[in-house]
Amino acid sequence: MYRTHTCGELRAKNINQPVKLAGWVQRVRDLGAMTFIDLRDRYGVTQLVIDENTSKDVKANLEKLGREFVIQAEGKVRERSSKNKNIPTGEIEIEVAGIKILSPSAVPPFTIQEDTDGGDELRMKYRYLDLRRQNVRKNLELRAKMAHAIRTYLNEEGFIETETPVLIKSTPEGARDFVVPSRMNSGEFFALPQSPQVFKQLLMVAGFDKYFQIVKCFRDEDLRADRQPEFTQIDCEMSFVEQEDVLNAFEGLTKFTFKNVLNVEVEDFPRMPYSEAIEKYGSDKPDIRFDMLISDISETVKGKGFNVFDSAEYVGAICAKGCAGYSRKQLDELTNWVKRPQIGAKGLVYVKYNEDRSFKSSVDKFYSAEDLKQWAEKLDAKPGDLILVLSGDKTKTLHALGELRLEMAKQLGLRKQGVFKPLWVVDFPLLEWDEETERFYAMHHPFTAPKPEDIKLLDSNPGDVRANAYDLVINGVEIGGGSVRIYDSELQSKMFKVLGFTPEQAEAQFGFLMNAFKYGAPPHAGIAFGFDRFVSLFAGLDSIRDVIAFPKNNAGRDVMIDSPSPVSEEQLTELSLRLIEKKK
RNA sequence: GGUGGCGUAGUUCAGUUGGUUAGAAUAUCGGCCUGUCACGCCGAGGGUCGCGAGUUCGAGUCUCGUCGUCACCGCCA
Repeated sequence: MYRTHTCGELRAKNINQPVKLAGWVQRVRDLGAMTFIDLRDRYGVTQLVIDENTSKDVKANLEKLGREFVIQAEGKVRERSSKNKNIPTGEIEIEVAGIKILSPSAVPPFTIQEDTDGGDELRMKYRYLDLRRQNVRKNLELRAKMAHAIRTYLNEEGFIETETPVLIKSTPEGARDFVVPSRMNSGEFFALPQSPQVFKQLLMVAGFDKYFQIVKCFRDEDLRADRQPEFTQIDCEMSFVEQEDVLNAFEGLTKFTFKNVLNVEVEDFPRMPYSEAIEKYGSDKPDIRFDMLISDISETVKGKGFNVFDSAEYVGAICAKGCAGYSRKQLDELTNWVKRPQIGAKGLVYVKYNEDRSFKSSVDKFYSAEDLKQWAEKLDAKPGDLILVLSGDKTKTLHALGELRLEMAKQLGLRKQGVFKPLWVVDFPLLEWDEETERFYAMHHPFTAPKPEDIKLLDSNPGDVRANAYDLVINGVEIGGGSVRIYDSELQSKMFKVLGFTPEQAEAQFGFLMNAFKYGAPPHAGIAFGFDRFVSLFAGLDSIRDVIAFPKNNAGRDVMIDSPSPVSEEQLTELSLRLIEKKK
């Protein structure tokens, strides 16, 4: 037996017990005649003491010890003469009778402690060392705890956990596929699933009724802090349900997870139509921890001779509470901030509603105090507030206002950690027009059902058709999304037609699904949560990398194992592949 | 595909208008130290300033290219 206890469990009640511990050397404090060693494992740190009473053999071993050596120590638990109140094992220490080096360690490239000196790049390369750090491991423990809670809930609700294939078929819709060549079928390829979408629908046709899976999905697109090429979804599908049934089931799951893992009670989730989210928050994933809603003030501001507003399609504003005291410099910085290419506003108009009820704006030349008072009323601004106005193309301006709203909230400390405000965004548009290819694309995916009352618009105004599609948004993060599916092969054919598929193309790509629908498909609907984002939200982190044991970097590389990497000529030949030089 | 930040000791960083031998902290190694727990004190070693080209009498510093990395835009049903 390597150990009788872990390094985190011994307490005063264990005093005088003989124990055996194993772990990593966190630090050696050599005081001359006596030496302290902090021994660390997953569970904590326990102090070992070597002093005048310790045998010579042990002392000889001591000289070889360095940080991160794996050792085994035998001895007796004793009370410390000077206790450490900062750690759970701080009342006791181990009077060492024997030390065995199980495995020596090279000097680690960074210190294994909470406030490590290692940068991101280095820690990623030595991820197995970074994972020894308590704060990193803690994130993965949270992840495991959440997965467990989710499985518990869904099992109790009668969902069947079912695995679906990873080697599937490439389809033209949606994200780029990761592609896998087939040796046995020369010249043909599998694709890795972007999600198990069609399989879960086939499981519904198979009568599984309630399916779920915590499953890896793959998308070959450029990455972000919250996007990895392989990521994990909590994937679900249900039969004989309407949208409300799915929302209620997964609102329940979300509340259960909050309660079980964080012991947080969240209120019932409001439902907000997509159109309202865009108009009031400038985003399809609004952060509703705070208000600062966007107001359309186009009608209020036009016709006073200010050409910028008069010629704009849309003029919108937000009201930043208590910011009337912003300095010229701060306002200039905000102006530059909205003019950055990523935001893309042309400029920023401000109105200070001063404490003495007077107004000071960047457009005083065009608007009287009476005019500005009207703006203030429209925005429900009070003395001391600052009104920020953007104008231009409606879609772009709303987006910019949405970003400005988040930035102001950040400056004002309104995006509070530990406060969770989930909501359902519903009634998404079914289709999205793409300027480049001049065709409609499914906003969610091609199996999403239109709202029954909007089906008649499919031919005349496809862009106005709303879908029975929904997103779960928490604190401005899209946690999950799903839809009611089409289960009628005729409506499905119609969808493919609107999306520009010929019947032959539709048959080749999705024939198996439409075929399946011919044999009695139940009405069904589903949803998928981005598990990595869900965990990072719980952990209070912006990057999902910190909740993944072995993540990829910004460029989609694993810097630890150095992948992707070239393969041999032999492998290529076996797969009937030849490489072509990439043009510079 | 695009925009921007960063790249200097094992590590995290500083390095002035371009100017003598590139610094600090920490880590490492050696010495001293009987109650430390970020131990303390003394000392030592440690640098292709990412790489390449250019400007200059002179480049860590300026310019261009390139590689790496991070953030964002496009993209991600």
